Amino acid sequence: MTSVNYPLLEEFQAKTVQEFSKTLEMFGLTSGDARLFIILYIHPFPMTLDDMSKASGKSKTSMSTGIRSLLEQGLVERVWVKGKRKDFYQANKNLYLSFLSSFIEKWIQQADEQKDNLERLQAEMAASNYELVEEGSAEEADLLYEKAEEMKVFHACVTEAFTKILALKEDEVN
Amino acid sequence: MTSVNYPLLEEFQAKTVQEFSKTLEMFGLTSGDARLFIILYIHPFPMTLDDMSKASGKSKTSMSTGIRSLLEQGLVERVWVKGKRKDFYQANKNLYLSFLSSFIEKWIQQADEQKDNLERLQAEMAASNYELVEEGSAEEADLLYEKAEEMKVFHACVTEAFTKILALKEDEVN
DNA sequence: AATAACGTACAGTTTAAACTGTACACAACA
DNA sequence: TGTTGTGTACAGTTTAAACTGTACGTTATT
Repeated sequence: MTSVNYPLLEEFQAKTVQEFSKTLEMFGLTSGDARLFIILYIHPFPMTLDDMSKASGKSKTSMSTGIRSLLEQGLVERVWVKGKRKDFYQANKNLYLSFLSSFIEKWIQQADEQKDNLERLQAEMAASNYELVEEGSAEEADLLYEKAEEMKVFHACVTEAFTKILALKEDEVN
Repeated sequence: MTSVNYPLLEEFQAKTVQEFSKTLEMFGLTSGDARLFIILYIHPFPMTLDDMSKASGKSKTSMSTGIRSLLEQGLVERVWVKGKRKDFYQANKNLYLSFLSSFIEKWIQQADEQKDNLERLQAEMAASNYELVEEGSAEEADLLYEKAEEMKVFHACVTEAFTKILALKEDEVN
């Protein structure tokens, strides 16, 4: 364990966590998740919930929920250590690839989901055409319909650009 | 003005705002900013603070701070309407370009700023080398130093990928 | 010059997110 | 089978963000 007492080292570690977190927050991580990831990232070997709790000064419950969140985002992995009962976790080594793919994955999932919602909304509007005319808002409703169309194009553009980036980088690795 | 009373249209507008906002939040906008942007985006012509306040059901003060935030991010522009005293605002038409460049701009600025901070931190660590050895944490401090280096690489990678995307799309426009 | 209209600072409030501690379910070990 | 160790659900609390209303400075209009 790294635990004894290294005040100077710990000061530098704290500054590092503080600093790195800002970057990760740009990728949509909450401040808490970002901090937790960094703690794992700068630690030389896998940590348990208790280790993290101690290192972050937060409760073990926080670590549990935080780790789950990071796992779901594919930024952290569980590791088995023989002879130990506790779960160990470590941060993915390749920041670029894991953050980029995590981010892009989230985007695409969100875009897919929204595409359905938008089309459902458009269908609803089309179905209500008669009532909209009655109401005298048909013209503006058409504009709104068109906006949904624009939004779908937006999704397509972003998705295309993102997957292009990802493909580019995965090639580079090979 | 669009204001009279179009309950059905307004219902669709509300749903649209609700739905679109999610997408914008993926680009780091707060829920409030996202909603405000969408309100402007789906409105057929420029709006005043009072218009927005009415459309969103939020206070005028909220609109004022929200609009300022959107202006700073380059997502919205102020428009002059002759004969009117109030300020008018409209959303940038090209979602893709404005959000992408806003996002990337923010990223690059953040990365630049952090590069300085990291180098300052590294310098500090180098300067404290002797004390770190004394403390017995020199080895782990070296690892930490190395992490800062990795983070700088990460910044460089992301910045490169982002600017590439932006360039790609700006070409496409021409 | 006086009045009215407009946008924003600021202090206070509300709302939502993050965090904690206890209590419990489950698995490992004896 | 009982006992201890481990992760997580849940309710309650703390902390931070979003929002509001009043009050004020500024600019346009008369």
